[in-house]
Amino acid sequence: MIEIYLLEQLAAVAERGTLLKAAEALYLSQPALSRSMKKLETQLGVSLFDRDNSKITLNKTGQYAVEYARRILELDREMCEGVADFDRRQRTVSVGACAPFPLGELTPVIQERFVEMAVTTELADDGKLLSGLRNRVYQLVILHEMPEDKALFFQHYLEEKLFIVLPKAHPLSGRKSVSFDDLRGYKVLLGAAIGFWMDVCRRRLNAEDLLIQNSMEALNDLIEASSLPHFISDRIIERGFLSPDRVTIPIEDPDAKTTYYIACLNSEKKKYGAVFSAAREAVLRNR
Amino acid sequence: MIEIYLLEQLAAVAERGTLLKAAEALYLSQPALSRSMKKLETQLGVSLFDRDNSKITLNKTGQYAVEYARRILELDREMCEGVADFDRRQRTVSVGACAPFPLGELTPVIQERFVEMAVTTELADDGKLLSGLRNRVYQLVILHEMPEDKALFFQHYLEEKLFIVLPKAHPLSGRKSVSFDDLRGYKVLLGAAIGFWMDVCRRRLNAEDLLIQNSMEALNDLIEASSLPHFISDRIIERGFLSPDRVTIPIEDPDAKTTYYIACLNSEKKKYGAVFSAAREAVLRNR
DNA sequence: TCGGATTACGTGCACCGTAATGATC
DNA sequence: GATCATTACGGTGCACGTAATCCGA
Repeated sequence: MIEIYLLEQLAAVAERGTLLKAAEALYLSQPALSRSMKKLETQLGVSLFDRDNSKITLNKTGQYAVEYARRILELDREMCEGVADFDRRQRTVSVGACAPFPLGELTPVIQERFVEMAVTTELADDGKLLSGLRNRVYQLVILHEMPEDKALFFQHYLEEKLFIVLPKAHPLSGRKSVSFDDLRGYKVLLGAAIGFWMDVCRRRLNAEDLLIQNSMEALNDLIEASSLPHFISDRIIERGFLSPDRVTIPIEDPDAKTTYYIACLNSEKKKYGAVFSAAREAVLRNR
Repeated sequence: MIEIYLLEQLAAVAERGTLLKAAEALYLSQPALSRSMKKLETQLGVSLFDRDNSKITLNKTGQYAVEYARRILELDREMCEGVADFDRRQRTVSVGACAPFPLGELTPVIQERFVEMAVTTELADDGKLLSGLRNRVYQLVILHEMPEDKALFFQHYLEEKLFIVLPKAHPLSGRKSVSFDDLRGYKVLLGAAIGFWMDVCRRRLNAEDLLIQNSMEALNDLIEASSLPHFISDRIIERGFLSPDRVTIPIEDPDAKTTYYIACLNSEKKKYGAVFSAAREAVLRNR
């Protein structure tokens, strides 16, 4: 068998043209390279170079061998990275979600069950979540629609309902409830990382009225400092996030209410089943 | 970079299940293998085995690594054989022909021009010859029809004409010429290695009348010992192979006369051009 | 007690570098 | 006298083997 180091040296010689240049690149002496190339030739039982006593050049067979060498080296490199990557993936649970709230709820539940593992989380749309699940990019996903794929195991997770927070002086502040159509024409503050809610807002409101903030801090500062409306959900309200000098009004459209589902591959149901039930229990406990 | 010997050892461990068995198979001590596997793990930066203090088993990552190892080893093996094979092909000229006579003529011409190379010859039908030329199985071929492929370079080589040799007592022995139809019903001796002539005989004569001899000696012995008809060609007659106590009669069908062409790839015209003209010259000189 | 893995230690070979030589421009 | 390959010789790292230890059936 031909060892990798010989192939590396061959590839270097092929790339640099001379033993000297290749030796420099490999931090090796010319004699060492010279010997290696000879060794390679004896091991393969062929001559790879035309030797002109002061110049070696790859012959046809040599060029052919270099192609193999490159392929083997590439595969070897790929192995080093691939195995490390695989190992890392073995030790991480990737969770994708269509919205931040249920993701925030689920993460600690997972971390609790898989103490020794890393948990990575990501927001994405339902299409990417589903394909990611199939490609093993995600092990668990949170969707806002029931998946129809028979290869997936899923479970109802929780509901979330959207409210609008208005200053008391706002024209709509007296209403028992409002619709997205009522809100049209009013500027509204919202964060960028709100998952599929962004699609709802874009669909139901005017694009130019959406004051999207990339950072959570900027958003909170603006909410504090301005009298602009912003959204909030029942789940956040339950946590006690209510400002006393504003009114919080439910949004009546069906769009403003959603149901989340947790899903994983059927084949991994056994592994993540405990997470599913623990997640449900956590929801009930936190009420 | 991971060296091949480590991958070989990994593959052996994967195959045999224990270090001990693998070590025996590799003619190596267990400690050596134990160290190698540890080394592999440190080099890859992952653990490949579950160590149960008295038993090691590949973990998921280990199994994944083994897949890579097998692929790399396979490629390495393939290189060893592939390069040697390529080298051999560099040093051989393969000639395919549809008939033995022109092949016998051409071979010495090639050998003369490519002294340091091996010449291998083979009989095959025109279809195989043409595909073999494209696949580099043959460098030169002798056809009995003009090739239409534009990627091929070809040249008229020589003609060959078939005669029938009959004992003087044969009913047809008085004829100036005969046709295949005249010969139908008479047994006839012929060699197996006559290329496309065999197709002609099968097409124009009855299968049960063809007494095909695999060895040239058997054929000659039978010709000597029997009074059965056999074929001969003008080219052989020119060489003086005529038996005094038999009559040699030309076969009048167009099928009994053929024209041979030498062909090679256009891209190798330069390399074999000299062979083409030398072959023609040799034909003229031998008249 | 045996099968199987690991640790400890000494050894030899294979690969390396330095120096010298050869060859070509 | 550059540039580049090869030969000769001496050094060393590292992969190996032997011996000893540990652990579980």
